[in-house]
Amino acid sequence: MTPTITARKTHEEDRGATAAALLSWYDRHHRRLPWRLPPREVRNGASPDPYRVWLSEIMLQQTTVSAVKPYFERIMARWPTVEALANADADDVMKAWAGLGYYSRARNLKKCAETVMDRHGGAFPDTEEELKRLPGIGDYTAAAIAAISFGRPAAVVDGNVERVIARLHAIETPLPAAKAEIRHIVQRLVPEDRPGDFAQAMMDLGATICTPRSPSCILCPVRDSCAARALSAPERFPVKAPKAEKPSRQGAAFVAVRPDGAVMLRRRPEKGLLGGMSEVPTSSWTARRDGASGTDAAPFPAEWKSRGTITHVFTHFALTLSVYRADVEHRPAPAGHWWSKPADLDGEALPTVMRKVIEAAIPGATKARRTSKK
DNA sequence: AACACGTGGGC
DNA sequence: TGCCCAAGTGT
Repeated sequence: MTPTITARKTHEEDRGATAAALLSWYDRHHRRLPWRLPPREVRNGASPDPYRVWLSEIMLQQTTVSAVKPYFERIMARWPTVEALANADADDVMKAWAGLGYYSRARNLKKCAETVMDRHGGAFPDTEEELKRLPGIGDYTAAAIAAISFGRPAAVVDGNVERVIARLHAIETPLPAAKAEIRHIVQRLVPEDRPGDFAQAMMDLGATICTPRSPSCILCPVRDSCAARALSAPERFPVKAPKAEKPSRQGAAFVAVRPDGAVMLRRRPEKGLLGGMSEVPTSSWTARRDGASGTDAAPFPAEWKSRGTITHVFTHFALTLSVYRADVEHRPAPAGHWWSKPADLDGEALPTVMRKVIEAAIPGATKARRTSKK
């Protein structure tokens, strides 16, 4: 037996052992989640409904499981099928998504459902390539749906998988440059028989054991083949590129209140930050030092009273808004605006930053949409 | 390739 | 408190 053959065989056995250890761990320790089918059922030939898988994967993009759960339940209950969602009112979808963040996901969700109905006869395509052509579905989501719902041996790489692989191989290349290398490693690891369970096993491992800080290596099913553990430095991986500085912006927000408590709202443009969501009138949000606060930008002349400031941190900048309130008589809303009565306010497509503004102006006006942490 | 795009929780 | 992070995608 030549050294070459010996090395190759050992290598393949290692790979198989890694996947097997992970799947065995997953059988015992998998998380039970509303959108998931238990591994045993999957092996008995059941496959999770692609609609549920797709909806959950879109919601889970950059979003925690605990935040997603209640939204997933509500949206599934209201629109149980792609067809129902395709026929939904787009604004109702935005309202249902309000508070979850990354609102382009909600816009694309609706478009994607329509495309599945119009161009795929109401059935999600079953290949990565076709899935990726749908709005809102990128590399990760296409691979996840293909693997989980259709049993395809796709390389599912999310933040969890990146961390697990970077540690397993002690990859020194910083993210995101290391992505291609990680994807290749995962592709070689995927077992033909249980690709969906394998993907979810990797993600569960990353979420519960191989965590960003203080990983529980002692409980890890693949600790013996982990290079980062051998280095006694699991937390050093993945190496990440330094992040850009976060600038500040400021502006003014105007809460007009009628005698019946109704608040004047308007719709933001479809594209860009908080696209398609609702808001109270505001000035433009500009870099600090140019005096964007003050009532110059008020929607109409009135006795605008200061209600202090709120701050809200977005992904790429921190916003400070000076909040003003004016109590006004009944009057028609300006073009493009409407009055929202207290009973309707909670149902509006208001992003969290706007709920903060309204709360500052009218304490108790908005019911917290907090998802109970669990 | 780099940046825009939300929010809330953990430490 | 402030920073990091969470099942990424579109441009």
